[in-house]
Amino acid sequence: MPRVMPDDPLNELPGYALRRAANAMMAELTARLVPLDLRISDASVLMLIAERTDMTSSDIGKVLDIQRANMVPLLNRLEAAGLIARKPIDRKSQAVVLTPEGRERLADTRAIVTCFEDDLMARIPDEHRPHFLPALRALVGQPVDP
Amino acid sequence: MPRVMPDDPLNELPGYALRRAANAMMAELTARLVPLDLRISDASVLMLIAERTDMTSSDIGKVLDIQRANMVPLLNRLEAAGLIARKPIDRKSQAVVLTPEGRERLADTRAIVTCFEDDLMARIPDEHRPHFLPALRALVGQPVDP
DNA sequence: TATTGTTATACTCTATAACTATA
DNA sequence: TATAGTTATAGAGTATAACAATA
Repeated sequence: MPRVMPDDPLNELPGYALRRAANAMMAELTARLVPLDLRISDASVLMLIAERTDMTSSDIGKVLDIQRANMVPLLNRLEAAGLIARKPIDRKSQAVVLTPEGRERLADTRAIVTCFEDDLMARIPDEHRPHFLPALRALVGQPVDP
Repeated sequence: MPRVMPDDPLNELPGYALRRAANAMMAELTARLVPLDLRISDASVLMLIAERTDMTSSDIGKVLDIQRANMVPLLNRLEAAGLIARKPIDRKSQAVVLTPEGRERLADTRAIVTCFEDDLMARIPDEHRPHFLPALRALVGQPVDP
């Protein structure tokens, strides 16, 4: 993680600054989640299934942009940790649900994430702050094609 | 029966939106650099050493936030591709310099990167655009500590 | 036919520890 | 002593192909 940033001529490039900012912030969040023994993707899944019921593994992957195949080890870890359970919807699909222990861990997760988000926004000067999320959402909204 | 796919409730979180935006944009840039047979890190190195003379491998790593150890295969690839050469500074350090072929590839790289950056900024609505780079730089400037 | 869950695999990026040769 | 370059390695994240069972 960058503690100091030497003067970098590439810093005028928004795309480069975007990458650096995201890397720095995600490293920071990753570190803050270590005490909960959760990765960022784990936390995302817990927070998502808490607000959307009857989400299957495929559903979660579509929303969070995680490949179906990569959901398997992720959910297996959360299940092994006792945080989620699989509840059959039909003979093909399973809903991913929080266990009581998962709900407790979610509360801690939310506290950490909220604090992280607040700290992140606090680092942005007042006049730029309200424009940050709208700008990011404009980027994710549609792909940039040549 | 198809279940409905709700919007992502995590999109209200700036940190999450930052991660999604960076992932999407970096995937886009990666794809655009494929014709040049360069990765984003490769392009960054070429652009950096073009503006800073006598950069050692360690210097480049410090500026671009790449571990010393990870610079080795990166520079080896660029050298094998004939784009850079190593020029001894003393018996311990080597400057990384562009070859003539490297300078040609750099020109193509700059064209692609400039187009990419323009397209990226164009996706952001006018009223938010001037705030984007300053916000990002505020995030990279100092670490967010609890 | 299309989708779900899964296995296997591979490639990239990143992080750390340790070694050597030299400053 | 500290730094430059390197080797080896391991952990993540990500991507694709393929398969069986079911919708």
